Amino acid sequence: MALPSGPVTTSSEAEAVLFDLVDVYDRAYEAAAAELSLSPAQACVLGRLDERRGMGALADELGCDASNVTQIVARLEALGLVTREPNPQDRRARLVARTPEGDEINRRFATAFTFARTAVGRLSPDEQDQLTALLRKALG
Amino acid sequence: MALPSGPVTTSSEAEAVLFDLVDVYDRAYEAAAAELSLSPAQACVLGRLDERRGMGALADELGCDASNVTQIVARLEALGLVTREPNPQDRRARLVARTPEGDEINRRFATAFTFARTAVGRLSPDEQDQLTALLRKALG
DNA sequence: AATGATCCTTGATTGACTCAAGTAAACAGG
DNA sequence: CCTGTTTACTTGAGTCAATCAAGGATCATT
Repeated sequence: MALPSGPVTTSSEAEAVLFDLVDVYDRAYEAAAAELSLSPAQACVLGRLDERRGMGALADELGCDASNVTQIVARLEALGLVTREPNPQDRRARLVARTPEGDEINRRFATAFTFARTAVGRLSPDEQDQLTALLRKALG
Repeated sequence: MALPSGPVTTSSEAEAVLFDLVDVYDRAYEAAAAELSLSPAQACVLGRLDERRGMGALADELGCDASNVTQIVARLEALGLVTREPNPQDRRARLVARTPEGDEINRRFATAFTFARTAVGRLSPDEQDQLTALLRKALG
């Protein structure tokens, strides 16, 4: 998403700040991906391949259609960032894994996406704990 | 974006909760839009038309290309949710405004998008202030 | 008037996303 | 074993968001 999620008129300040946070986070994520010529979706999938896994597992985790994953992985494969190996245990299934190039790009993405790190870093350890607790509570 | 923004391996718990928040927020926004058969982008634009404004102003605010706004507004217009009136002061420009139907849909969207409201509502007023202060500090 | 900037649209392209179908292999039950 | 069903994934068609390049119209300046 490039366009921001909100605001419908926010009633409280906390809501407004929440919206700001989401907006800035999303934009930073997108920008970091763009630095590596990846789409956000590609960066997302690449980041979830610390261990090799099947297409279905990815789709479940991402909460999207399997055919969507097929496409994104196909593009990552074309870029040489992942491989789709046959699964010896189940010949219907494919195991997706990052290539060394994929590892490198993923590492660089993690470096480029500084937003969360920076934001949290502006807080003292105590404040970080408070924030964690508050957000956990807010998330229900 | 339907796919989540993250996680690249999060180093701190605060970062992980931040990611969760963004993910849940984005999904809730998308779901609320979907309830009204709107795309997130359409809901976003509709929500920013409390006052009529020009296409360029929208594009600036949304941080995207003017031609992107043209498309989204065209679809909203086709749905009867906005109008594109000529600007009497400047005949190059168009003034986009919500129709009464647009107002109604926007109101319903605001009702359907409960996430931020609910999340903040789980906190006491004091906690809401703390959260606001912490997020402001984290945003820098 | 002529020039140049501004506002917006059009057209072309890419990618994400979804749904409906389809293939192939695993996995029953008889 | 077959046979029918489920599972894992791919393909194809279609929509929408997004960006870029190019163009038309209007404004603004000189």
